[in-house]
Amino acid sequence: MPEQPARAWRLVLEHVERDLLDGRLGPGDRLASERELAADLGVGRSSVREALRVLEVMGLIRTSTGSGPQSGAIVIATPSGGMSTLLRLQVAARGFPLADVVHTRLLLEDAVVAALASQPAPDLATAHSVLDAMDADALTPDEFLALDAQLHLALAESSGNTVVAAIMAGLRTSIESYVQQGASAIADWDAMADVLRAEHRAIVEAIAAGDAGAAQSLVRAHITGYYTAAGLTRSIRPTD
Amino acid sequence: MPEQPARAWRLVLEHVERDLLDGRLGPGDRLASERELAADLGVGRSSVREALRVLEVMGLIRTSTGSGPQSGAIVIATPSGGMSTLLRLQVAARGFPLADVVHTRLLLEDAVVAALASQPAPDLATAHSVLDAMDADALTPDEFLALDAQLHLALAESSGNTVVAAIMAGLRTSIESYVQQGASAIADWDAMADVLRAEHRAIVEAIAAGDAGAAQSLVRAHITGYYTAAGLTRSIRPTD
DNA sequence: GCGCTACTGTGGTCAGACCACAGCGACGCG
DNA sequence: CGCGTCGCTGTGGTCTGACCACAGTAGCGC
Repeated sequence: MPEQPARAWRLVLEHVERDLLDGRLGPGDRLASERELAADLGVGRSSVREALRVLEVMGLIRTSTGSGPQSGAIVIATPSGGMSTLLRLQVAARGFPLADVVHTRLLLEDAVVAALASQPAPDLATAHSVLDAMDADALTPDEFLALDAQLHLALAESSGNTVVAAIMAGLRTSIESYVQQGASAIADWDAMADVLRAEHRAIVEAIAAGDAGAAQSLVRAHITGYYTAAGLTRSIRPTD
Repeated sequence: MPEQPARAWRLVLEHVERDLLDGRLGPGDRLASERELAADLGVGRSSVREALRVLEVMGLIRTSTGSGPQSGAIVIATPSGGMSTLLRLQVAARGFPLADVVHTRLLLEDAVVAALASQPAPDLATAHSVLDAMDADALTPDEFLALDAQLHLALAESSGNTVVAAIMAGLRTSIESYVQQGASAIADWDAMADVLRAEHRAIVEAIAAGDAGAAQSLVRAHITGYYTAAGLTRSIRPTD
């Protein structure tokens, strides 16, 4: 293995990762201070900061100023944040075609409802409360879409797979702007909202009834239907 | 918009992201130099570096020293790198339970072989070459597992979905050390390797034959079989 | 005993300096 | 005139030192 000349910030990253793997660090724990880490590892404070910045964006730590037990860098491990940033940036940089993102979302959504429908008593409480919130009349498209995202995310989380839930959240975020643009392209938004409401109810009912096949077809039609109506299936132009 | 006190590095990140979204930057393009970015945005160079570091780890840019057209920060958009780092760190920080990672991999692998089997003429060239490479006798477990990873990744890439391929690569990386540990727990490795070889061939043949159902059952059995033999299922919550 | 203040340590940022590196051009030699 | 070498320039990589805002805390004064 031809090893690179050991960039300083990577040293810090690996040090923290090893502490995590070996159990010396876990969620809720506090990292050593930047100055201390720098001294311990023999690198400059700026290098430590670069590593911590990466960890922060990846959703691994939270930093706060001041003193006391809640200050400094604390391990939090909130996966969805980092996943969202990563996917959003990759889509922006044309690393991920929009079509692949949509396709992957379809795939995961499919698996989520199937898994939920196979559970003896899936937890649909949050899903139902979001459904009710969506019945309000005065919702703007953006508000409605935010609730829509909440609903799909709630289902993913109920399925019990945190990885799938995080990826779903990330995928959703990465195409958020496109979805919102698509909403304004829909002529009769109120009618579309009603259709979406009905589809949501039908999906949740199919899950509750334990009918995985029906739930899958419904969710598939639901998503592809919206994308077609919003005209997203052909537009791959980021420049508008 | 309740805006936070505008952290400088985030300013840089958003600036680059906007350039990407608006098409002013694309794969192969060169970013402005760190000093120039700092001057343009009115921030310190260290803040610029923190933002660039994030972009680098996320797989969006590649930096090199020196001068000339190939120096500086260049947009590359290689998704798998960032995905691997993110997933590996999240697993290390207990943000992602191992069971969920394995379950998600099963899910995606399932979808990949199904998609491939449904294609009229799937591209299995790289898969076949990897299969042949795996027939060598003198392979250590680590070498064999590396080829195994290559094979599964090749299938994912052949399915045409870059997002799925990147996530698969990341999932694989994040559990790499556990898989290697498991290999040493297997008594008769040569026998296991032969079983894996046969299973791989069967999966690829099912794909070539267009039998999606068979390919799915085979790949499912293949993965769960290995994890069971490697004793990983004990530390993993039984999925489904 | 209570309240206020100053101190301490934290991350956040900036400025400046130096290094290694790679390209490119100008200079000098044959 | 041709060609090779040397130095200049601009790049990222790193370190140092210096401030700032902030939050908790200890100690001081009342």
